[in-house]
Amino acid sequence: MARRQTREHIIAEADRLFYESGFETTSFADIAAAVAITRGNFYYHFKTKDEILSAVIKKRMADRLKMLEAWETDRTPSERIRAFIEILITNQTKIRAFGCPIGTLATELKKLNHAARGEAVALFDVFRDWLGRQFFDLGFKARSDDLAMHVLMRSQGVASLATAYNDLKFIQREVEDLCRWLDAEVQSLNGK
Amino acid sequence: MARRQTREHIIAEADRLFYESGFETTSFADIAAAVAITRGNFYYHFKTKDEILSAVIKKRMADRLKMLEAWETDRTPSERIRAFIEILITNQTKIRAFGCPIGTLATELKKLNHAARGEAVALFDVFRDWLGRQFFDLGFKARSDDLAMHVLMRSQGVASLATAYNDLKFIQREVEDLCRWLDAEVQSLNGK
DNA sequence: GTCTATACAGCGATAGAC
DNA sequence: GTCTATCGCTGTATAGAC
Repeated sequence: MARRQTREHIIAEADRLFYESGFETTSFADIAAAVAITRGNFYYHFKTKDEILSAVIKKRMADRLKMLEAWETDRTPSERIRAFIEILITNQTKIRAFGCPIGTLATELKKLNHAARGEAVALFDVFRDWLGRQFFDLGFKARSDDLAMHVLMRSQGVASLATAYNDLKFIQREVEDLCRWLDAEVQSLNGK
Repeated sequence: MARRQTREHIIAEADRLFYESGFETTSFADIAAAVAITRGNFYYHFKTKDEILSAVIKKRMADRLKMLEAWETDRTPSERIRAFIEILITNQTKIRAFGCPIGTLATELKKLNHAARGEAVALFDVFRDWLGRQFFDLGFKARSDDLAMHVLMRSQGVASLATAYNDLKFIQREVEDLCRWLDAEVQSLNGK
């Protein structure tokens, strides 16, 4: 297989395994088995485990930016925020099983005191900045970052409890509640 | 040292290390070093790592129940809920460094597919049931569990982002917002 | 670019002396 | 009740054949 393909295959499987089992738990052998190559070959592509981690974080960042970019056309800012909230529904099966890929990684790296913990937070920033821009465009000039953090906070909270209780109805209820909150905020802004 | 004392010392140090570094990362050697005993002696008290985990979860459960019981005297239900919300302020230093002890453990055990993952969720149930009882006593008969889950969800979300961003102002802002939400809910109930 | 072989540290766990 | 010694396994990582 070509160098590029094998490398991307490794990153994709590592991404999945880090999400489903955690970064520390996942061994080189696990990833090599998933890619169906030997451990020896593995080291041709990545010298250390931290190198794979960095590559996985970079891939996650690129994936999210691509998703957000796809929402830029034919959508109003509040429709975009709603699309973000509804990720909780779209990805509910995986979230109930493994939580939020970004939140759980950031927490794990923080506890490990891992050098890449800052890169994991940069993943949060992708959504924080994007959400902040949507709120800004809606007219919440001064409060745009606070509101972005609030939406991010609630999606993290829903993911956390959805994982613990594996409860779809809970997710649906909280998504509806968050959308109602959004409508009320927008209305109270325009009512002024 | 007496058997009982050493055992409780081990549980206390394991509790701290599991919280600060995670369950999997913490080795027998780490705990033994913290307690200042040898690994060999360690096994006199606990035969397997899962035994320590169970003991730690039991201790956490007892600690939380004791805290909630102390709030039972001289407090109205809404004052009790407020006391729960303000844990985020009281424990802000540790939460910013390591997240919520219950949420992060539940998430980790779920990813490890660990046999004790259900016991970790039982820790959530302590707060869920207790919050539900407070809301029920306030008069939210049918919605009491939903509201308990909502408060739990938001405290999880705040803890998650507070850990990522190490941001005290964010915690204070969201605690105030959650208290305002509580007041509004109580008022709209009594207004009916 | 992929493989085998191997080094070495640390893990959970056990046996037995004191 | 605490210790030393040791086992078997798995982890990351390296060297070198093909």
